[in-house]
Amino acid sequence: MAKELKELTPRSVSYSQWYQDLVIKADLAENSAVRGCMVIKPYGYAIWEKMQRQLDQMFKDTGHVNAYFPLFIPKSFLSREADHVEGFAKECAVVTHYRLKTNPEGGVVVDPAARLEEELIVRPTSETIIWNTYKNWIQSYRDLPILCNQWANVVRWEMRTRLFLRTAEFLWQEGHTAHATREEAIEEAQKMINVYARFAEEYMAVPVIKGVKSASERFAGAVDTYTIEALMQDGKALQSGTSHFLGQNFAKAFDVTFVNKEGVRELVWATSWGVSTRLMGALIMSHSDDNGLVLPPHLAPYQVVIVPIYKSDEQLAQINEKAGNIVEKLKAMGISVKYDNADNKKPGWKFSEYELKGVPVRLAMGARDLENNTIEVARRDTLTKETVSCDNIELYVRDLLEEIQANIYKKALDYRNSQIKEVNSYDEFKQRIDEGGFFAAHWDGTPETEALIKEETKATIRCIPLEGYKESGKCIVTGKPSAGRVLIARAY
RNA sequence: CGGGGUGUAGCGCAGUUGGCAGCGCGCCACGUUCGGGACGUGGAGGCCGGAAGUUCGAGUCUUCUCACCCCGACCA
Repeated sequence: MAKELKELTPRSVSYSQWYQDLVIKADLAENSAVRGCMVIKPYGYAIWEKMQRQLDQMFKDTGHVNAYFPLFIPKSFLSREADHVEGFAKECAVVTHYRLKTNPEGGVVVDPAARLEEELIVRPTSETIIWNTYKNWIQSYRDLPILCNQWANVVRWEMRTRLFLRTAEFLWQEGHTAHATREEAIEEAQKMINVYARFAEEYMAVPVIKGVKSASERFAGAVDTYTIEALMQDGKALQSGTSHFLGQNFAKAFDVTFVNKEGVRELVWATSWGVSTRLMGALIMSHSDDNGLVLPPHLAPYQVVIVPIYKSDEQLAQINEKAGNIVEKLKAMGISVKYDNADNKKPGWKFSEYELKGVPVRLAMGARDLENNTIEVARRDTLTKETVSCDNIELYVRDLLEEIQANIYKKALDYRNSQIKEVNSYDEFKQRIDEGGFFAAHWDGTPETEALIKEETKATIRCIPLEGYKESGKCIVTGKPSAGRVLIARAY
């Protein structure tokens, strides 16, 4: 009965069921009493906090500061930018009243007398409220650039939700910057997509492709949307972060101008960029297996867990002392470690549990090890075990963590690279789309062709890659000239 | 918004032609165990999603409702 207790649906049976099972069983999140909204549980939140801490540092290292803007946006703000309202109007939560009253028949009802003069929208994103604010902050070129980020929750009333991948409320950060020149704003948008790509690859161990979105996949209100696209184990793409060059669209909508060095009034240039708790989904789906979560050491809440194996209190006391020593040494090196000597669970149970939770390195110490001055080291990524000396174990573990980090990245990268397929005809593309993966193909650049591909294959142009694929050719659908290949895939 | 499903113990579920509301896990107590999810004995735990109806009698039948989940169209 041992392994069945995990009750994880194998990936081969149903990838989406596996994902759901894993999120629940690994204690990352659960569905809440509110439709489409999740509860992020402590273990899942610990991973998010690690992501946040690292990203926040990277934002600060690139000159940004944090601020906070309101949850509510006056309805009129949203309609100032035509494309923007078009993009978000269908999925907004609207606040219409500000008071309840007790119901004579029990409970409470909305007080009809307390209707708001102007409805408030729960932010689906904050461009409008922020640019309305920036108007007051900017008069001169000396006030620029403004490089603000905020960590916040936003609400998009999605019809169908999936834990972390798409929830009605989600956590994210949104950077909103204001610049004096077009060039500077474009540079900022590109800088931030590079920050995201570096974070994904170095911390999440998720390889991503940087690119530009086609017009129809672009953020509502943007001139250009830069994206990082990751590939999940089932061959579907996941947009993992976006950075937008907004041009002067929001400056126009909110009348944000500055006086330049020559004394001439100009519209301000803008960017916005964000990543969300969706990254959790990317992290989970990129590395995990049928035994549970596999976490990259750089983001694992516990990088190491130590499990004592003992038959008597006396033995436990000896192990406690020796393991305690190792814990101190690991902590001194900045490694997060959990020593689990809880006596209400057996070692086998703990092994299975930490495997499910993706702890990168597990150390086990028992009577044999006490005698031999050894310890058993098990790595989550390969599920291999070996017994090593306790001498300098902390150095061994430190190196092993880096090796695991590199290994899971390489594994994900090899897989991703194996799933990029060049296709040169629409027939070939249609035949192979069910295989999954990225298809590198020529496209004539028109929305009509893009819409046709989506209609007929449910695949979308994920991005026009920033690097590589620049040779010219002929569109696989229309045969018209194309300047370079784009990546097409089915996506989450 | 279309299609499918599920609501019974903390969780996962069973409950036959309508007749004492059950099983597994978990939980509590005690003991034996402990190198890959241990076992024994005892124990606690329920408005059967909600409302109305049929009936001597409803978890079960009828009607109405509410909620959630899954698959599609829309999206980070």
